[in-house]
Amino acid sequence: MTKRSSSVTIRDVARQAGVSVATVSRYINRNAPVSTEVAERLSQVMIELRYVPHAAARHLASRKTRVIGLLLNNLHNDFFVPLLNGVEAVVRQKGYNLIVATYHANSRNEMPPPIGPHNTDGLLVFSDGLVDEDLANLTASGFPMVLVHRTSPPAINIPSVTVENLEITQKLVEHLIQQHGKRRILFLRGPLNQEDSNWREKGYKAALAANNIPFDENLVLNGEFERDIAYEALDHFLGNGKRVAFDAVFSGDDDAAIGVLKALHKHGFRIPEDVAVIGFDDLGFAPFLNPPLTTVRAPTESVGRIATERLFALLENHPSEEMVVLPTEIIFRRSCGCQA
Amino acid sequence: MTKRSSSVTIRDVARQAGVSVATVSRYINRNAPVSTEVAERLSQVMIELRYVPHAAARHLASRKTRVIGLLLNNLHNDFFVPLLNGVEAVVRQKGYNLIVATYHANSRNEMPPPIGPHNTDGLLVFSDGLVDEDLANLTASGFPMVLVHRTSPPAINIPSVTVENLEITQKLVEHLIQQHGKRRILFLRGPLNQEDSNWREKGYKAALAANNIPFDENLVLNGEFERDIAYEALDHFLGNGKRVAFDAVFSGDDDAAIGVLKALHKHGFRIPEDVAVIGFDDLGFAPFLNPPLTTVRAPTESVGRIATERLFALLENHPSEEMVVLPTEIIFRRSCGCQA
DNA sequence: TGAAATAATGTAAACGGTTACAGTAAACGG
DNA sequence: CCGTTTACTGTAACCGTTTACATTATTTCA
Repeated sequence: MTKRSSSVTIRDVARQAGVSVATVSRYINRNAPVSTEVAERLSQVMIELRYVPHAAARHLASRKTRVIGLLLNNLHNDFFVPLLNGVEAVVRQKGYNLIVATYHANSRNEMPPPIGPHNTDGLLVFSDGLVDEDLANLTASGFPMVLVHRTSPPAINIPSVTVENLEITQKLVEHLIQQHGKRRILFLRGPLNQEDSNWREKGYKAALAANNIPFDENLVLNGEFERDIAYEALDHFLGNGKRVAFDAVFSGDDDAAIGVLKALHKHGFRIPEDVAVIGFDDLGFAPFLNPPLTTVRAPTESVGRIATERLFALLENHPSEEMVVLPTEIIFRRSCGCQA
Repeated sequence: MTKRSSSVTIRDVARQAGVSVATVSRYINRNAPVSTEVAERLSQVMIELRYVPHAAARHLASRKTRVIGLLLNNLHNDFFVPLLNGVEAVVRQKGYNLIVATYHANSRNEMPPPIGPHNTDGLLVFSDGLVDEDLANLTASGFPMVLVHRTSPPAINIPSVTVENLEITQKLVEHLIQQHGKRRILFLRGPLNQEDSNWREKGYKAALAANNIPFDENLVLNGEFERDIAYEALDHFLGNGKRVAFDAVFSGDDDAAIGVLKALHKHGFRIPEDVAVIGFDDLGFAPFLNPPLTTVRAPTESVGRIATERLFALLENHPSEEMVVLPTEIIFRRSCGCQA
């Protein structure tokens, strides 16, 4: 009754049911036939004894953890809610567990990654904390990984799932230029070594170039795809005496857009009359911001789901497509100046 | 080189360094003195061999997983981002890992909880999937748990961390009544067996009672603290021919408030002129909704942090306060009719 | 009908660590 | 100066499973 549940072992079950531990194990894992009478008896006994297999022991013996890991830089973005949802749904359906851990490039000096082959069967890697060399080593050792919002280094082919950033960003910024006559567009870029961030920066520059607008690096701030950092950056920019003129802001992503709105409000800009604002991700709140946010709809939950499915395919030794780029679409709302 | 990294064992390290496995283990765990020369040699060898201790083996031998679990009903709410942040920060700082799993009351028939004594050292329980009896059994077996946004069943004393719901909700609803003259206030309640939800409902009713407004159950809908469900519920309510008159909506939480705004927009209501709206949580986007959302600021990240700290206190056998209720405060913005 | 396949089960050796126990050498204390 | 502590190390049992191998009884099939 008050006995520690963890102290009921497979041996107790075996003894109680009058069979060997091997038979119990086979019944549990259904990996070898067991007579129906024994099966029934075991099912009974296991309930009676409240037997739960000890995970670590299974892992050690079977070399499988039944855990997959999701490695993020941090959790400072509402973007991770749909991502987690997609991942968790698949993981649960497969009867696995999910470890969520954060680790970023700067963590590398201080400690090894918190998750890897020693405690998971495979990894979804969003984080930049695992550099190309790490990925190469892990891949060489046969460790299954899928990259998320990040693509494989050349030479090794790690499957990846991400979304289309470049073209859509160019289109979106060109919309600002061509439809709304904006020419001084502030860009809050994301983390430096994040691919989404880099593509969006390329898309931004491509739009300028295609419209003969010179790139002005004074118009680029570090938003880090984080609401608070974006706010600080823009607030500081706006409080600065030698303020550069601008007529629009591409905030990098929707979460940063909130910081952008906050800073613009504080400094008395009207949106979109004085300054147009655009985001990226189309998070749930985007349609209800003031004004409703023009942004790019990214299928983030699908990214999570598909990436996880691919990871399981790898675990089951099915080959997996190397690179999946999910389509994105622009959602026009009022913050860019449209009436929609 | 291409050798599976997992195949480097403590024995390889021991051999290479010319010591016994016991010494290596002691060095790794720093739980017994090791001579400085040996320590240096080991540190060298471990890097050279890229040795990483096999988690399952440690767990099995030490009876500690160095993993804690967070059990949620689901991940359908931006509320979980700050919560996860608080939890993850403490877990990481302690050198533990975090398993995030979902399990709810209806899951009980289909399967046992995905996390528990068999694969974690302790649990943060937000989910209602573990009923009082489960909690009692686990506690009896000495398994450390901390309840989050949920309080302990009587008789057993499980530490809990939650926020003040009742008084603040009553105050908030009374604000609607007394300052803005609202008397027909729609309430989107959360999940039936969720304590926040129940307290908020009590607070709502208390406010009505204190102001001599009869409770009308036609004004209570199920929002489930979920944006999409709240939207559907309200949309259906508004589309219904025999629509009941109302002049305000308490959406239960901020996430549901988004669904509420969506439904109200769709049906052409002006906020707050036609219908006032209030939320709960003060999620990051709340100040930038249209209109800015009057809501209750809940220290969700602190809840996560404190709950996790208490769980670690339990793991380290320090007694922990039984119940922590963090204070909340009303943030007045425009959606209730204030000009703030 | 006899050989070979299959079903059902058991025995015991891993899996890779931790730790109780034991032992040796050096330092300490009176 | 000798008994006692302390610092450091090693041996081997043990943690709770899985699984290779072995065994017996039953089918299958040419």
